[in-house]
Amino acid sequence: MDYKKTLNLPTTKFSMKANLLEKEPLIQKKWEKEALYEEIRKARANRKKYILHDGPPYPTGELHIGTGLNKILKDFIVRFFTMQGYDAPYVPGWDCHGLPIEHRVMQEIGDEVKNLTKTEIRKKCKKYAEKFVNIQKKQFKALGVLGDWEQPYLTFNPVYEAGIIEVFGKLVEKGYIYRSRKPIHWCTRCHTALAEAELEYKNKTSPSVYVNFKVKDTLDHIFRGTGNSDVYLMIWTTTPWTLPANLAIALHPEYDYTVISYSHPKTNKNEIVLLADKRVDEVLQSIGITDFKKLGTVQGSALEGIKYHHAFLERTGSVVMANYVTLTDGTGCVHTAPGHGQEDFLTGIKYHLPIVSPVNAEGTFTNEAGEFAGQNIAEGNVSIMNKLDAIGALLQKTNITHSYPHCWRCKNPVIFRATEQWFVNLDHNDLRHTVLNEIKKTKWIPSWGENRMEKMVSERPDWCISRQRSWGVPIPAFFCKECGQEHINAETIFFVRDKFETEGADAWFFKDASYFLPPGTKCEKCGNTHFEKEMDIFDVWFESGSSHNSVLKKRAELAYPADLYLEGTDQHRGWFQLSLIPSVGAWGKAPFKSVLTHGFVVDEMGEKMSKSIGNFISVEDSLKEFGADVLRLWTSSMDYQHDMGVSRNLIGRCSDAYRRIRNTFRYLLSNLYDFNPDVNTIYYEELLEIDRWALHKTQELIKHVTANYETLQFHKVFHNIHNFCAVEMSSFYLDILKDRLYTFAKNSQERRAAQTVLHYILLTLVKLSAPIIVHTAEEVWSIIEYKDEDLSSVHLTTFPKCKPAWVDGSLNQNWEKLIDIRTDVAKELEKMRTAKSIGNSLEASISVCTENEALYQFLKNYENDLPALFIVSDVRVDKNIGKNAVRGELTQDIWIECSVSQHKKCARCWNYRKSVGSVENFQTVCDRCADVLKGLC
RNA sequence: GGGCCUAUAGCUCAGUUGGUUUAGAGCAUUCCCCUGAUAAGGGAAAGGUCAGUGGUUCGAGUCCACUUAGGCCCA
Repeated sequence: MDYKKTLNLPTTKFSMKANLLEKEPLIQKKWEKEALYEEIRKARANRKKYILHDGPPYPTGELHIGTGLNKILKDFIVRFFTMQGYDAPYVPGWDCHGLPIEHRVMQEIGDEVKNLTKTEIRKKCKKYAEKFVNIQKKQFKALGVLGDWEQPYLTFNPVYEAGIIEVFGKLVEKGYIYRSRKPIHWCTRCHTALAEAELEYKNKTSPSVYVNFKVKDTLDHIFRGTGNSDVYLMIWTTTPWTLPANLAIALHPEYDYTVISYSHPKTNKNEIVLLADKRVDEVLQSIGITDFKKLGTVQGSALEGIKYHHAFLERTGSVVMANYVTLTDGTGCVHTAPGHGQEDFLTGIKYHLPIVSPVNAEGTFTNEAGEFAGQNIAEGNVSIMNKLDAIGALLQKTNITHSYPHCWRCKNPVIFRATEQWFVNLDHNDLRHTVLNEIKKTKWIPSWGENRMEKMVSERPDWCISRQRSWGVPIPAFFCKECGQEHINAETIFFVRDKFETEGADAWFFKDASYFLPPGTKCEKCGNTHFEKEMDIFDVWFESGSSHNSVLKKRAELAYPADLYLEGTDQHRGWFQLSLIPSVGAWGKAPFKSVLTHGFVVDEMGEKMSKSIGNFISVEDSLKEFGADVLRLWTSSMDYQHDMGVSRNLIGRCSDAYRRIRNTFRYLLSNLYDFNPDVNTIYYEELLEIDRWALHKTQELIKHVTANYETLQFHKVFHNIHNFCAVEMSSFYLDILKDRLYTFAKNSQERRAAQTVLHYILLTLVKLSAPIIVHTAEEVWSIIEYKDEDLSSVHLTTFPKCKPAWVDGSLNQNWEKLIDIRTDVAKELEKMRTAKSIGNSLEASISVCTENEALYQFLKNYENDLPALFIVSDVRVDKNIGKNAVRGELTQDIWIECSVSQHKKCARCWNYRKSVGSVENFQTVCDRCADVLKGLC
């Protein structure tokens, strides 16, 4: 007879194959239809808030896997706090203005750009940004990220723009904003000032020249023996085009400087030059001078104030002191052009030098450059070198390859050029210290973030917030048409804010200045009433840095400051810092209570990911290949504090882990097909001990998982859940349970006890894993027939709480001992299998022997449970150690003897039992099965 | 060149304030079993100079220094 039909075999419609690519979109559609996000908001109304504020990505191009990973991490947090009962709204955002978009649009337009007005360019930029916001939004949603996708924050929304202006107004009101000529990185192709963040350092080949400047008077009073001879100061530069702006030569006050007599390699004239003593040999050698004489040495500080003639202009320069002068290259005499370098500029301020910058926005020399006017920098480089050569001031001309800043968009080398810019003064009103203080008050995860942040802020220069571009929010300043006086104050700025709030910043580009000025505005200098608008726009960082005002403060569901900002570690200098400064400047406090940073995505070899190397992975591709839940599980599996290795191969490995978890769910579901908890639940006290052990382990799981979510250690959550499924469940509890679930009478207390526990574990596990594998958890939830919470989505439920009554440490200790013995038994069974004595472990009969009285009593207590535990047909506990017994490895007081069972195999439960054949009419089954079968008749 | 960070089996992670004879899990690998979770399930085995070197210590994966490789930020 085929007894298979009499068994309670598992059955479920929860498929083994995930089919994520097909199912996930359907589940997402269901959430959208049922307005899950809104439902959660309703359910959590008036609960304590937890605000994770989204850092806005740029809507350009395809999404990098790192960007997807960032959003997934955010989603884990939002979902966990939601399931802990918090009201955790999540408003995603996009950083829609800025050079990256404008640049791409410009590329698309090509030469036509000359015929377009700013308004027309802005329209195209907006269209571009909107397009990619939609593309990216779709992908974020496809990742299963839950949020207010219907109303994200976009930095070009009028309300957002007004919020930026408001922050600026506050900063102006408090005196943090000033305008000044200052050398800044300038891209001559994009016609814009560039922030540090917009620079890329790459190798560039530049001319390398040594140039002599003649000292005005003799130096006999310093260097005895030079008499009436001319003395030259020798400088080295890689930017000859900046020589027209030379105003000083910087020496280090503490280094030694030497005068050398040599024969000029080209003119053959005898000359005397001055340079740093430690540089003499190398410099003269590279120029090709072997024959020279040292005439004397003094410390740099003795040379301060010496005047010299500019090499080719009618100008007198002077020797200045600077600590940044090094002896690693050059001559120790540093060409100083305050209009063309940051350090030069600071030296210029110190010595009250004018800021000369005879180069216009296109990179062409102005009239200030005399005979070179009209030439561009590249041409200027050549003609200046020719000129120097002609007058005998050029000693050497070679090429050098060095690291040089390039524009991050057009990839061309940038220049340093002094222009009028707007700045945030970090030192006014002690702003820097207030910011540093706020950094101290913030919780940084990992903790070294604080140190890093502090260093950056304490060392950073004033923030240049102006850009000469079209795609952004205009700086609301005015200039008197009559006298040019700048007009900027809180009153006019807030007037502009109100205009922007209703009309958007676009209006600035086609409406007259008078429209944005309160009636009756007069120039404070000349009293004139006609103004023109500033046409510079804000640095995009100022826009995203204002999100605390435009989003956190303006949206009713959010709160300021936020509980958490979460971005990659590059944002320490980026969004974190540039949100902190405006927030502290305008409102006196940090916009966040804590900041979490994650590492970067690298490839399998730990190398940086880039499109050119070919190891780039996009969100779209990985979604298509693996599905969201595998990607999410993979995201959870890594410790995000380090860099994270990504490749198809590595993500693929995670699908194995996914399958294990999925099959555990499947097994739990399939064995509950006939279980109704209202009717069939068995009380805790009446459960078998192993069932209570399983509940104990589940309590531990709840405790650990919750603690690890709370401390944002998702990789530990992953290991908790995965190990629970693989170790405690699949390979132990569930395996042992098969006999009880399949062969016992359907409604027997033993089987119902197992089901009671499985049902509880299923509900627990589906909730604990819901923040990570959002779709799979939902699918499981939809199939669970009897839920403990009558809710349409698992994402509306709350986390299970650990039940102290079910925590039983001493029971667990006993079972740990038993599990060790089980492992030893398994080793013996394996030997029998290798010897081909048995196949299925049920073919074996086991004796566990010990001379240890306490252990003997312990085992004797469990004697009836041991066959099930070992999954063998019968177990005898004995004091006498048989001659074939083998000592246990984990439990050394135990000897194990395996033998092939001498009984017959029960045709129904496959156990080898003495009772097989003993029951009348049921000759091929054991007595236990016979009873069950009788019950079925 | 500077600041910050990282380095434990092929992969993902544990490894408490330095302290137990053989550095732990899980996955992947190899071999075996099962065929009543079946494109599943079970068992066993193998796998590590704890990046390297030097130091502190009775004792170092753990503390210190340097080196190497890599990452982020800056110059």
